[in-house]
Amino acid sequence: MAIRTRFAPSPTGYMHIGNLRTALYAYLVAKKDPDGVFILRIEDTDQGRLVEGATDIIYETLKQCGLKHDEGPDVGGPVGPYVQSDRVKSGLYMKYAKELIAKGGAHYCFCDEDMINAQRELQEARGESFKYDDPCKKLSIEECENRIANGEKFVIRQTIPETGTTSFEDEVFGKITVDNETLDEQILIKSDGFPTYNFANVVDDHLMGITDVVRGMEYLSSTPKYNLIYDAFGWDIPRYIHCPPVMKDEHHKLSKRNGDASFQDLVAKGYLPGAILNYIALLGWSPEEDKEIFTLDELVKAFNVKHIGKMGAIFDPEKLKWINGMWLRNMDLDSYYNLVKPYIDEAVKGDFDGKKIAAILQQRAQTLNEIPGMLDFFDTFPSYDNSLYVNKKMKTDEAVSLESLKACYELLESIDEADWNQENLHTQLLALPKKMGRKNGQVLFPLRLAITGKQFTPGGAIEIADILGKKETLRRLDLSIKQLEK
RNA sequence: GGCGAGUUGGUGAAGCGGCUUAACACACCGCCCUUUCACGGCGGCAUUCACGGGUCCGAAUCCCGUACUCGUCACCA
Repeated sequence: MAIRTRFAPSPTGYMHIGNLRTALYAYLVAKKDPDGVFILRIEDTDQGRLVEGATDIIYETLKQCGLKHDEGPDVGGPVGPYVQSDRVKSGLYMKYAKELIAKGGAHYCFCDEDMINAQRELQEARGESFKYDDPCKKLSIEECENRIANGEKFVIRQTIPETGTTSFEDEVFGKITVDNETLDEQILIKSDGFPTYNFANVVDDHLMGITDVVRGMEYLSSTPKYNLIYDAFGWDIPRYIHCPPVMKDEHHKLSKRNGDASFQDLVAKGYLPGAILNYIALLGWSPEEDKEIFTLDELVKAFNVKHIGKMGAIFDPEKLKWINGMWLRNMDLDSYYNLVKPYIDEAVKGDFDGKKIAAILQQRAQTLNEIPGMLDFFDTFPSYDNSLYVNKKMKTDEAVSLESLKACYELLESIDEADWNQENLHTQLLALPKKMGRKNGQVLFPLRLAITGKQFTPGGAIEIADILGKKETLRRLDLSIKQLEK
């Protein structure tokens, strides 16, 4: 049987990293099977938490990431509708809830909240954990139906066996067993007629033929309750893959409330969707081969549920940066230029060859957003301090630098505008230190500084002189020599 | 508090009873290369796997206990 997985977010705002990783894993589990199907289902049964536009963010994010769903609200499919509120309209959950009542897996409850809260406070005051002992369990179905016919408000609760244990096998955590008496009789259908997540989820997963349930491990403790529902219906229990959380630090999950980065924040900060996906795949999962840079397709091939870890993984922006840098460097120059052109244009208004700038940038920039700041010296020649010429490693000081710069000026001035290209500059400039009896660094390091005014630049003196052009290079060089002579 | 789960360097992690004097990667620190930074190359960075017992010829790996962390106990998902 082909594997079917689903990503079932509730549209409550932005897509956070932990969620996205769950979607990724669900996708990978499905696509590992050539016939596997990845489904998007929107869980909007909590009408109070709906956020405008949230579903669009979900579609957009999945699209940017290449996590293409085979079935979903926007693309349709054989087991729709794919939005839970649409499913509610068909009366489907109520129908199944009644069936469950008939099978003994659930019961009507007419208790009001005050009563329940009173009981809760009592139990908590006694230091016990709260477990609602529902008097309505004793009511006969006929009596319940009469009361409902009379317009009484009701909910439907799950009926849990008082004794025994329930176990299940999780692909990540192994076998888990709990005593039934610790399970509470959760509400399945709310008084507004909507199903709770707990119920809708089970019914939908079954109706949609989900074979592998991939979700966060916060559901680990409620899974036995879901299994009791599957059993009461006589349905097959899916395979479970509970994923540990993505953490901000040792104690806190990444969360929207703390203002932690969402997928779109990261994209806005200059990270590539593919690199983000690559990185989060590695948070909680490790490949068998000794490799860390993966495209989505490569992840599909390499992915293996057995290598999902059990511990929450701390999100490390540094490593993301490194991976993003690797992605950037792995691009061919044309695509790279295409990608970074807007960032170059933002910083460089002057008439310089953007593609040459891209070429020197590619080996250095790790994120797109740091690009403009790296290029500011092209348009405006910054003021800088002569002390920068003193560099122990390069064996330079102000005197050596001045001598070098003068020699450079003389040489560069003699080069014809038509011969001003990187190759020629390279041959000519590299001959200079030899002639002067200096090390390359003693000549080229001051030169780079003299024409950029910056300690660090993308690219060396030759590449930058080439891009700046003869006129501008000589102008800056002249200014720097004068500054040094003072 | 009950129940469930987890605990290998600053971080992600490999490891599944002997091949581990604990891979690999990020970060960090040296060195080399080099026209700077970066890239690339080389080396350093856990005598030790939360702690305490036990099993075993042998344990990070199995068992028990303790500690700590997380999750859950909603008409939220």
